[in-house]
Amino acid sequence: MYVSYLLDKEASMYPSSVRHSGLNLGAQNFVSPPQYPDYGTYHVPGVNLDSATQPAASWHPPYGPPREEWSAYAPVPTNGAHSINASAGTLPYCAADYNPVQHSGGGVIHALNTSAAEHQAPSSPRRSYEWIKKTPQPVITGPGKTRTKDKYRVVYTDHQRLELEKEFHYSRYITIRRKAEISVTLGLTERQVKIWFQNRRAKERKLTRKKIQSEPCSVHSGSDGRPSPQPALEPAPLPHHAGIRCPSAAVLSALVPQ
DNA sequence: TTGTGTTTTACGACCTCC
DNA sequence: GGAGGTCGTAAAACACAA
Repeated sequence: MYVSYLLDKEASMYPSSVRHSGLNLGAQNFVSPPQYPDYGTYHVPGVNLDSATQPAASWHPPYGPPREEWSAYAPVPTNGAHSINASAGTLPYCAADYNPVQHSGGGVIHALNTSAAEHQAPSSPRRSYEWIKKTPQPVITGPGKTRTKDKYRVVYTDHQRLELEKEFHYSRYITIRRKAEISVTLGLTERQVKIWFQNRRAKERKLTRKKIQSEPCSVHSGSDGRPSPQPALEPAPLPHHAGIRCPSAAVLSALVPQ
């Protein structure tokens, strides 16, 4: 389901051929949903969630279903040894090496080896091997390197974006732990992952504002005259899991559309 | 081919929290 | 003080109409 969610969503988000709207990101490219045991230990200051965990359950529309549904796209890899072509280097990977404890949320692990193959079957002949050129390299802004002089912006691969989207879909705030894992498996720096999430949240807020503007009627009345449930346009409850700082109440109040 | 608008990375400023 | 949050913005990458 989630892939279709992404494709539906990303069809507009990544409509270009570079973004491979026709890319074969089919079910076979995705793996079992991560278990995310670390997400079960969210901490909400002032609220004891130790007894009432709300990991994926806290995720509600419009952000779609939790990751459990990704299992539909998660066949077990059949070949034992994989090479994690995470764009920024090849990391040898063997299924036997995979440690579910180490990679507690490792939804990205298995799929990595598929990225190259995905991109090798471009729907658009004119970009047959563009994925090679678009291999993301960590931006090293050394001394004297300016934004205008040198290429300072890399384009993430579809696979990287998809995995980041999946992670974002699960939780809009990434834990330090998951950030470290993802940065390794996707060949990005932790800073890049962090900034990607920041930008992604900004994008979502922007879309939310757009939505609200296009739906000026704040009270949706049903046929019985009672207000119908509001679509959850406002940000989902902030996860206060360990390692994540959340904006203050003042900041949040400014974020929530009036 | 080119001009234009949109999206995507990346950063700086500023703020809050620990 | 450091880390990470938002906001605003720069600039590359891209789509698409003319």
